[in-house]
Amino acid sequence: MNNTNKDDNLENTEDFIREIISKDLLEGKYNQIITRFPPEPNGYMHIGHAKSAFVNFSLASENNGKCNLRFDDTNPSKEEEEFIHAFEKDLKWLGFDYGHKAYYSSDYFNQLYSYAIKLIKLGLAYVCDLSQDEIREYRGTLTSKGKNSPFRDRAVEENLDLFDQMKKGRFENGSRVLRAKIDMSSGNLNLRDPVIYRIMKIKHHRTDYKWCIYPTYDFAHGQSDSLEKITHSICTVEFEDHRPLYNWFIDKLDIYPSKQIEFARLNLSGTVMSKRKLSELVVSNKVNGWDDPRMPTISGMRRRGYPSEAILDFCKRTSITKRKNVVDLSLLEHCVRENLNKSAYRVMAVLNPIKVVIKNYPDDLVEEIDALNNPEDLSAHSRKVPFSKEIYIERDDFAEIPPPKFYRLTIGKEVRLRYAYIIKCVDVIKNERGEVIEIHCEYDPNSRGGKSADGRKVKGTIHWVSALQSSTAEIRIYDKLISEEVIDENDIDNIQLNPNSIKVLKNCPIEISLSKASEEVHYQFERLGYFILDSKDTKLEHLVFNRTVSLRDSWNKQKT
RNA sequence: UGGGGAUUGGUCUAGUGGUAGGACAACAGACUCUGGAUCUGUAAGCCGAGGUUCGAAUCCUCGAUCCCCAGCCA
Repeated sequence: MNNTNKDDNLENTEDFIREIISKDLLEGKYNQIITRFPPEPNGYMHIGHAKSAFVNFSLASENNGKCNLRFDDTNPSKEEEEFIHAFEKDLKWLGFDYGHKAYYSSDYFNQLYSYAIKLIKLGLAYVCDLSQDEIREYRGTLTSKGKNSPFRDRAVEENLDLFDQMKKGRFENGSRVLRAKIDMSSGNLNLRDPVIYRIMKIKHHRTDYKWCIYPTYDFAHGQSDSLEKITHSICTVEFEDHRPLYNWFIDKLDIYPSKQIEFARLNLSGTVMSKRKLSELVVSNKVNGWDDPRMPTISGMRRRGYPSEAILDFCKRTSITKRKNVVDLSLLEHCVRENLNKSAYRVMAVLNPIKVVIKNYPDDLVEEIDALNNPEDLSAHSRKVPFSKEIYIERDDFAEIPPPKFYRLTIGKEVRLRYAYIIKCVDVIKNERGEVIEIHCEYDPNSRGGKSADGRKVKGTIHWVSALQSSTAEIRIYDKLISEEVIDENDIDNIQLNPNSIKVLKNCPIEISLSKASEEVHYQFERLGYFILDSKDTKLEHLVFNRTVSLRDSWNKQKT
């Protein structure tokens, strides 16, 4: 294959799951494939879910199949409606079409119950009176076999009666369970008579108080797939050794055989993907809610300013394999920058201002300077930016003693004010501590628009905001949430948060046009990065911008 | 002598017996009214040891390392 297009590699290779599906389709095993995206509604959707959703929805759409959204709500003690709505909102925002309705495992509680009865009648399930601790002891360990429960050989009639009483709420929580009768000596712990129903007398968000018993995930998931005629059930590798159990249920119950295929979950550097940890961050107020812009949640990323197309692009680029992986955050940021570079409106704002006075500029003159809204997209036209005698520039853009290769403002040297004039620094004012507090310059009146009349080259161009004809905003700068390079998710309690994950800058000068900024629009603050209005904390009189991602900065790198 | 999975540059990934390729990151340069974008180039890899073969990342054998499983979580 001649690689003329650099993306050929991405477009033309089939991952192992697509290979399996292509083969199945070729052999005529299915008329149509059906996949499913099965989140548990016990937290907000994060980028790992997005990857999984992307895999399932694109597998379906590529093959003219369909993909069901199904909430795995078999444990009412952990699940909430708030999370369901959040998932639906995020899914829609990402552009995944799950049809007009969502499915729920709880819709199958009746069916699941009759499956349990069927197993009991087949002599393949029994009510066990062992305590939780005893069940654990009887189960054995990773290296030693388990032993049979003393209740394993109860008569079918007795099991039926006991299970019925469990259902009717005659027993206390945890006093009895229903177990599948498989093999206590199996090397696979999932096959050592797994619990399939437990007593839980609590309210379920959809079935209310109807049930006193709830199926375990293992007894619900595979059968739910089967009931929906899911052809390919894609899940993560930690469920690999549950597959024999699901296949046992399919076999004994004689139901539709969905095929489970496992792939490795996505991990991202600089953050955690564990639902437990994310939830802990929220509950302990270490972050400001699930949609905190530092969170790897979809709502957090949306608020941070990550476009949905960039997130989808990222999901596509990370591909599907079974290897353990930690994808570098820089890949996600690359996708975000690539997308925003084409679409973001350019404006000027100053994060750390220092005043510049242009001595030879008329005192009361205010000129309207033409500035391009997007050099990458000329159809975005241009706007007027007011220019006057006093302006703010970035403190970093001036140096009294310039380091080597410093293209910016320094005493006696020229620099260009973007779209405006060429200025030369003639003097500085210092405070009593010797710090520069004001810069005095002269401008070249013949350089309006930024071009010198005599053709002399000016290497540096810096951004600026007119001191009076401007507005201010609070600007929030984010960094990775987790500072440790090596994250041991098992040692979840010792993960260190990055103390600099958020930095708040107040009263930043912003160009006047931004006082009418829209929440829908992505902006590039020239030379600084991409920003978006914070959707929660912005008030009419108090604008708050989130930095989505910085621009690549080869100067900053050079210095450090 | 528990079971299951995995191992290709720093990171992610392609490869299916015939020149190890791509992306991100890094580095160097060109260009530039954003030290942005764009373009060009550089460095960097098959877990190890044997074997089969004209030829092995790929097949075989043995070994190493890492991950998952002992919830009435999912």
